Amino acid sequence: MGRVAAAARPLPVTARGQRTRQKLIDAAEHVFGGAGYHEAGIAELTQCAGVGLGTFYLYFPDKHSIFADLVRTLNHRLRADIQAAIGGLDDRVDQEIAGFDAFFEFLERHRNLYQVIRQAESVDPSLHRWHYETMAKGYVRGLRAAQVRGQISKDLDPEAVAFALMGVAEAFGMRWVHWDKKRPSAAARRSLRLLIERALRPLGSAARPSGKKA
Amino acid sequence: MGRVAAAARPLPVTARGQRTRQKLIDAAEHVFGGAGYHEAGIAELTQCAGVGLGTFYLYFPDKHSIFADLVRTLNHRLRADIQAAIGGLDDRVDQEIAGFDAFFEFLERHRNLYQVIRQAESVDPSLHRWHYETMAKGYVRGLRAAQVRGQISKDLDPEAVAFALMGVAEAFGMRWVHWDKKRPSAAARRSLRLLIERALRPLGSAARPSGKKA
DNA sequence: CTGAGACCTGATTCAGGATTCAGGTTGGCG
DNA sequence: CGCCAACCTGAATCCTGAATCAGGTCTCAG
Repeated sequence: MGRVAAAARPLPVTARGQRTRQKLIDAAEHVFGGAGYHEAGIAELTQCAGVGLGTFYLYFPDKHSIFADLVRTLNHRLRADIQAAIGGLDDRVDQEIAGFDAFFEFLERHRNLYQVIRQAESVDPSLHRWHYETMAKGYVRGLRAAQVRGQISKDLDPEAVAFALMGVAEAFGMRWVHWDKKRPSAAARRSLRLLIERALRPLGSAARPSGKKA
Repeated sequence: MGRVAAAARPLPVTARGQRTRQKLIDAAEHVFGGAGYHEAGIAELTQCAGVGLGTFYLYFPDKHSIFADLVRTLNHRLRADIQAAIGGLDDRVDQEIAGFDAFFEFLERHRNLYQVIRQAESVDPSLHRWHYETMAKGYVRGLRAAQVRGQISKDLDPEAVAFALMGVAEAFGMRWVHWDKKRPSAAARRSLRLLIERALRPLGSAARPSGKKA
């Protein structure tokens, strides 16, 4: 939707070129994350990367292009982090908590950077939507599997639950990580667990079906 | 935080002036909502309002100023709508559902407009934060009162619940109102009610303590 | 050593857009 | 009427910043 892709630049062949391209991407993280897409300039970006202005256009056809790259990169890293945190856990509620913690940690580590994804809403709506659809897809799969296993209530629509939980994560991230510059308070985290536990667990099932993992 | 207020313009004295100022604000709703803050130009805005370009600067010192006005206006309207929808309901869970519905209806009616608040995050972070803090404050008050009345579980931190629910509302608004251009599906709304009911209701209390109000 | 790629550079171009200003127009009151 | 304050106007100004381009500089295979 809405954006004619400018001619992509060929990837660099030599090690030097690859290093330079990477420096630009790293600078983009820093600069777009800090100042915002519209406020940040190419000059600022190349200066931060320690290369000449014109060099930018050897690797990216335009400003929008490197931004899109960044969003995709972020999306992958975030999903990888969450997957890693979840792996090995067998109970879905435990997985949720672990996933939330991984999300908060990601936010902390990439504080500025996560703003990039938010900015995508006005810079490139289709990219923004792609991010959330991607996140949601994996989420829904996990929830459905947990329903089959009887770990979460079967009368809930997985997609609704996925979006609800993503919304909670974003709101908590904004309130605690962004505003307070720290992980959610103990009180907030306790409430979070209670909310998730009660909302998802099948009625009448014990709080934690298995004390240990499977 | 970050932004030296340009000299404010005096409010118009005559009816004609007041009308013109209003036309500009209405146009701002339309233009900023549609194209986005950075993409929209003053010329576009004044054209939409049907006034000369220079007229803009009689009423607002700069572009940022009318944007801030808009965010504040939106915030008030949204809270008023939700308050109106909630009034008369005595059970907090019923209030939540009604509040969500009011929010979705607001989003639908001011589809573009709500994007304005999202944009505030990059245009003026302090304004964005003010919006959410304002919303949260009223929310927390209502939740605390409901805890006293025994309608929602006392072991939940009201602020955590407030942000969690605001997050869910935003996510649902994005997924259904924004993307699908319609209110959340029946399945989504059913799940939403279940989630809220189970998450907030004190353990062991009936699904709906009072069949009717108070 | 050496030449052909591959890579780098930053002053310059140029379009877009916020803001100004020098001069109209309007409407109501004495 | 006659006049003044309050309003209105849009071409011109001025600045910002994305994108270009006419040359360099590196580096390694032969």
